[in-house]
Amino acid sequence: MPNVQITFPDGTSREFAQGVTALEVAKSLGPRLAADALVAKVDSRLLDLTSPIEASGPIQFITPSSPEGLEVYRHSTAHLLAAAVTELFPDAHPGIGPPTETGFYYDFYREKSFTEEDLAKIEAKMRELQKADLPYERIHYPKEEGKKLFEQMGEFLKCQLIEEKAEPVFSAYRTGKFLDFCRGPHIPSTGRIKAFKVLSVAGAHWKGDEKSHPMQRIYGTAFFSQKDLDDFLHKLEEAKKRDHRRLGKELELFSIQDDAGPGLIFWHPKGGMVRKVIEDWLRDELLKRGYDMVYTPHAMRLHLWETSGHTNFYRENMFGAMEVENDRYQLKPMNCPGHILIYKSRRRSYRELPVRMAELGTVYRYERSGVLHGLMRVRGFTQDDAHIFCMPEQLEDEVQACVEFAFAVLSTFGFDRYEVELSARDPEHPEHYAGTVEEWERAEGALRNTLERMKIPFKTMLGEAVFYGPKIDVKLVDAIGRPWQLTTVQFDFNLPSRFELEYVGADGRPHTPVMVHRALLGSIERFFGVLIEHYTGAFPVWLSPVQAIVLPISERHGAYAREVVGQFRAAGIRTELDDRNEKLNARIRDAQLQKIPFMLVVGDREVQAQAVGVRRRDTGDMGSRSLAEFIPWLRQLIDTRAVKW
RNA sequence: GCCGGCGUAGCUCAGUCGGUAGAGCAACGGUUUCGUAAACCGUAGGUCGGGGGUUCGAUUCCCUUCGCCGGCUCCA
Repeated sequence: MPNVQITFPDGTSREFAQGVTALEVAKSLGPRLAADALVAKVDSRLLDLTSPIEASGPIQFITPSSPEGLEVYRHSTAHLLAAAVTELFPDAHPGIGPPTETGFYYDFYREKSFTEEDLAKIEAKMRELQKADLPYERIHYPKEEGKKLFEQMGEFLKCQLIEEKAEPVFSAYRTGKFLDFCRGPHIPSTGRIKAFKVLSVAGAHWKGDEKSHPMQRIYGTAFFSQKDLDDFLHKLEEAKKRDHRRLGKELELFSIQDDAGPGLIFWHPKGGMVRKVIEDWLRDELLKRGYDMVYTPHAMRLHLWETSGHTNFYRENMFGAMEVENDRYQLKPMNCPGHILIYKSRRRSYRELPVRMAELGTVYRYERSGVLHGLMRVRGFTQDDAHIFCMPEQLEDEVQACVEFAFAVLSTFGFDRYEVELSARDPEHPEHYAGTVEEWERAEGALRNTLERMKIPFKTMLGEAVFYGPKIDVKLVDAIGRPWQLTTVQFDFNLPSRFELEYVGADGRPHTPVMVHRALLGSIERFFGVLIEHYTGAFPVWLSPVQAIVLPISERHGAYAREVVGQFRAAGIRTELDDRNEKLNARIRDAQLQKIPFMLVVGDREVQAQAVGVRRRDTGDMGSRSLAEFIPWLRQLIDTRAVKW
C-alpha cells in the first residue's frame, strides 16, 4: 500500500500508510491528543477522526480549545437531541439541526406540540444515550438508494433535503437508532459530550419559509465543561434581569398601552428626562458638526411616496394611507422625502454643498404584530435622522465623517465595542432594488473604499441593503456582549434622480447631487432600550433622571433638607427630596431600587457642618462632604458626562 | 402574519375538578421621628383582558377577539 506524507502544524511531517485514520495519526503522536481531538482538519477540510486519509497533506487536530471544535461538538449534540426525540416520539420527523452562536437547535415536524415536560424527558433520554457512549458512525449511500432508505423510514423531510442537496454519493450519520442525512463531521461518540441542556421549544417554518409547514424548534446548548454551561445559564439570567421592559416599568421610564395600541411608546417623566438629555446633547453635537436642524410633517400626500418609490419598495412597512378631502395622505415611514422637499425649495449652488439636514424625525412603520418587542421593535419611533446632499466627489469624506460621528456618539454613552457591516444588494434579487447595476457597484465601491481608508474591519452582508442604496451599519456590543444594530449610514443615488434634485456647478450647469441618509442612535426608542439594558437601568449621572435625592433623618431636618435641595437645583442638578414618614433605611432602599446615583443623608451632623452624608448607589456610604466641596464635584461629573466615577 | 404559551387588585402572584375570589408589596388613615437596603396598626381596592355560547349558575368549559411572552420571518 502506498504511503502518504502528513504534515503537522509545527512543520514536521511523517509517513503513514494510505487510508490511515486521523485517530491513528493522533494516537501515534500521543494518547492525550487522541483523547482530546474531536475532529481533524485535513487539507483545510474538517473530517471525522475515523475517516481514512487518502492523500498527502497537512493535518491539524481540532480540540475543545478551537471555535470550530465547539461548532462540531454542538452539531453532534443536536444529533443526540434528535436521537432522543425520535426514540421518544416516533411521530416526530427531523428537519435540520445546526449549531448556532450560543448552542444549537433541531427542527421537527410533529402534529402534537412538545411541552415543557416533553423537554425534560428529552433531556433525560439524551443523558441516557450520552452515557451509552454511542459512536457517530459515518455511512455512505448512493443517492437513490439512500433516498429510498429514508423514504422507508418515513422521513419525508430528509428525502426532500437529499433531493435538493445530496451529492451522488452522500454521507449519513448513525447514532444508536437515529440515522441522519448529514455532511458532518462529528465527534467520535456521544460519551465525549460533557455538558448540555435542552432550553426551549418554539415555532419555526420549514426552511424558514412562512408558507411552508410549521416546525417545532427545540433549542439547546452544549459546552465543554459544566462550568461553562453554568456561566452561560447565569448569563441568560443576567440578561433577564436587564430586560428593559421590566426595568422600564420599575423605573417608570416608559409604557406601552393597550388602549393606544401595540408598538407605540409612552415616555413617562423619568424616561422623558433621559430622552431630553440625550436629545439636547445630540443637537449641540449636530450644530458643531455643520448640520442644520429641520422639522417636517408627519403625514404628507401619498403621491410624494410614489415619487420616492416607497409605495413600490416599502409598501409592506407603511401604515395605510388616509383620506382627507378627496386626497390621500401617508403617515411617514421615513424622513427623506420631507428633507428633499426642503432641499428643492430653492436653487442650490455647489458652493453651499454639502447641505446637512438633521431632524429628530418621528416615523411610523407597520410591523407585523408578532415581531414587536418592547422599545426594540416598535411601530412609531423617532430617528436621529439626517440627510446629506453633496457632490459625488464629497461623498467619501461625508461618509467618513458620519462614521466618525457615530463612534464619538456611541462612546459618549459608554459603548466601546462595535461590529461594522457593509450591506450590499442581493445580486439574485435585482427586483428589490431601485437603480442600475452600475450605480450599485459604484455606490458599494465608495462605501467599501471609505471603510478601508479608515482601516475599520467590516463584514460584507449581501442582500442587506435598502432599496435605494447600500449602507454601512454599526452594531454596538453591550455590557454582556450582545450586538445591537443602531447606526446606519446609507448611500442613495436613487432619490436625487427620482426627485430631480440639482445643484448648479462651477460650470454654471445643473448637476445631480448624491445623498447620504444616516441615523447614529438609529431610533431613540431602541437606543434607549439598549441603554437601559447596558446599564441595567443605572444610568451615568449625566443621564440619570434623578441625579440626587436628599433624605432628612427626621422631621427636624426638613428645613435644612429643603435648603440643600434648593442649592443642588440651583446648580442644575436634578435633585429630589424624600421626607416621607418612613425610616431612613426604607428610603435608602427605595432610592437604591430607583438606581439614583447619589443619596444625600442629612441629620444633625450635616446641619452643623453645612454638609451632606453621601451614599453612592454602587459602593455605598462615602462619608460626609461639605456642600461647597460636593456640589462642584458632582457638577463636573455631569459636565464631563462621566460614565464611571 | 405563523407556531406554542399566557392574561386574576396599581405591581408580583396564589386560587376556583362550574356555586361571582386571596396574599405580599404599593395606595390611603393613624401611631412612630428614626444615621446608610423594608417600623407598627388599620382602611380601601377586583365587570378574574373584551364579546358570544353551553349551563339553574361561568373567573373556571367551548368559540371568538384584543393584548403580552418565547420563537420563525422581517427590520431602526
